[in-house]
Amino acid sequence: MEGDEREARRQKLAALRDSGVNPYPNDFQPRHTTAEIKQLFEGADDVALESNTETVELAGRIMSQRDFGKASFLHLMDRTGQLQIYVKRNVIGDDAFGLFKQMDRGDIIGVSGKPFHTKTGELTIEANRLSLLGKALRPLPEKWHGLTDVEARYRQRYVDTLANEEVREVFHKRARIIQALRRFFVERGYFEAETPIMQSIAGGAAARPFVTHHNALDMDLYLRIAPELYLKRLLVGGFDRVFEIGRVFRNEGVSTRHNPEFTLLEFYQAYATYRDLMDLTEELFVHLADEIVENRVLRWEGHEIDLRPPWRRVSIPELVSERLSVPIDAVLDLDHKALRAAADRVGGPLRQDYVQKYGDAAAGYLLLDLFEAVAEPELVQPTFVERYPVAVSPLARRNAEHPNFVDRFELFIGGREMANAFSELNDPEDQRQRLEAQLRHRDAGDDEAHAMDEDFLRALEHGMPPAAGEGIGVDRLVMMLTDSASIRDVILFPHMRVEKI
RNA sequence: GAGCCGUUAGCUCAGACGGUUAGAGCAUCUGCCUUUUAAGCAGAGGGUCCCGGGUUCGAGUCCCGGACGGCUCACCA
Repeated sequence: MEGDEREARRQKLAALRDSGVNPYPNDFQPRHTTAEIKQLFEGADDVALESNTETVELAGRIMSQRDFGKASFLHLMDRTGQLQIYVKRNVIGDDAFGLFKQMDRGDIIGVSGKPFHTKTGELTIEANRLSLLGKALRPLPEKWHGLTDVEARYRQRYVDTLANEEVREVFHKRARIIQALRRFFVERGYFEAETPIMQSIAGGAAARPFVTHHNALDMDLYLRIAPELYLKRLLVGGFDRVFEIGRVFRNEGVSTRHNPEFTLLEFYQAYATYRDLMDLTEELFVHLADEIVENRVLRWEGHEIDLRPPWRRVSIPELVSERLSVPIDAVLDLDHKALRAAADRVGGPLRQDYVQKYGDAAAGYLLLDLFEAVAEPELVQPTFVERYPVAVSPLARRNAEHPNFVDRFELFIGGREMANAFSELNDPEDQRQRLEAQLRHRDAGDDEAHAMDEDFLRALEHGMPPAAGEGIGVDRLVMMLTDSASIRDVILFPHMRVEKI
């Protein structure tokens, strides 16, 4: 048994076709958007509208309808908003009104007519011609509650964005954020690059990749987990400032903070250090807040986030030493026994055997996990966390003073990692040793350890300028700037299991 | 991957203890209605109660299994 509504609409469609009307023509060109019409006439007084002889022509979807038998009000939505249309039988004629009766909420129509104000003062177009441009066979969701079922909203985003204006606004903001990012870097002399998404070695991050296959070449390829190694090749190649905004893919779990494919911004600047990037990052976030939210203090998930610089800068050894009462020297020496004792006090997953998994690099991994367990969730206000263990940062420059650590920071806002940056390692021999260490971790069972990339090492041997680089998760940035709780609310078509339709 | 919660008309939601024929609003259909805006009035139709088993005289409701979703955790350096 079919749904009543679809059957009724199919019958109207058939009736239209029978009477020689094409229900899906493409012969109407709107000359105005609803926003343009409002701008032209909203302030005009009734006398001026009365003497106005110009007709406007607009097109859009019928979002609501109030029917009076021989007249009808409806709201038409186009890309710029909604405008009320008034249809009167004695104006458009009996035949046209008969066709109009076959139209429904959800249909796409073209209208030409004259603006006027209703009794309640709403700018309205009195239609003198009206044509169907696309018959909808399925009904729109309820006008009052819209579409709230989250599964339906994600799977049928086209209905979500039709029915829910706030959702459209979030994605408009997302587009503006990406445009602002691009402008920010282009204005500062960065070259915008497009590097391979299909890679034969998935490097630049610690993550498991998706695998695909090239038939003609009969070779497996990976979807990239980061553009890093290609952007650094461009530093070697003479592009001193380079950035890329693009999709990366990580074969991991799905959550409110993780989508298997997400958008990453990476940028690299020669002759700069990670410290320079702290300043640049503050500048960038303030710029985005000004442009998108028009306020440097944001609401995000009930927190007030104060983006006004300077932001707090702390180091991992400091935080862990303080929270877990481990002497700072023991932390800086990566004293495995002291860190192990602290980890046992914290308990939970930290009880696992790091030595078996990471060998002599165990203390570095353990320290990072300690930091994440005790300090990360508390970092609500923007905080630069620096001084990462060298073992967990195979592509970062060693700190001159503390060679167990690298010149790296991560930015945390709202308890989430928002950015990751470091001074780049440009010593090809050190880089080779670090990647070899990663291979040992891989052999020991760490399937997220970094892969060897001989061409990348060859590039470094040509000489890479000293540089600093940073990656920013664009989806999380959009979440923050739109006060969204789930990454699925800022990705148009988030990943879902297959649905039986 | 684990725990908790959810899935009832196109949409938004009710359905005590297991008890006749599963309800409401919007939407749809019919009639009336030419300044309404959650238009109004009168009437009508619309259900694989997510799927499959089971218990029971009887299951939307209880039990088991599964699908999909949400949240939390794990994973995500």
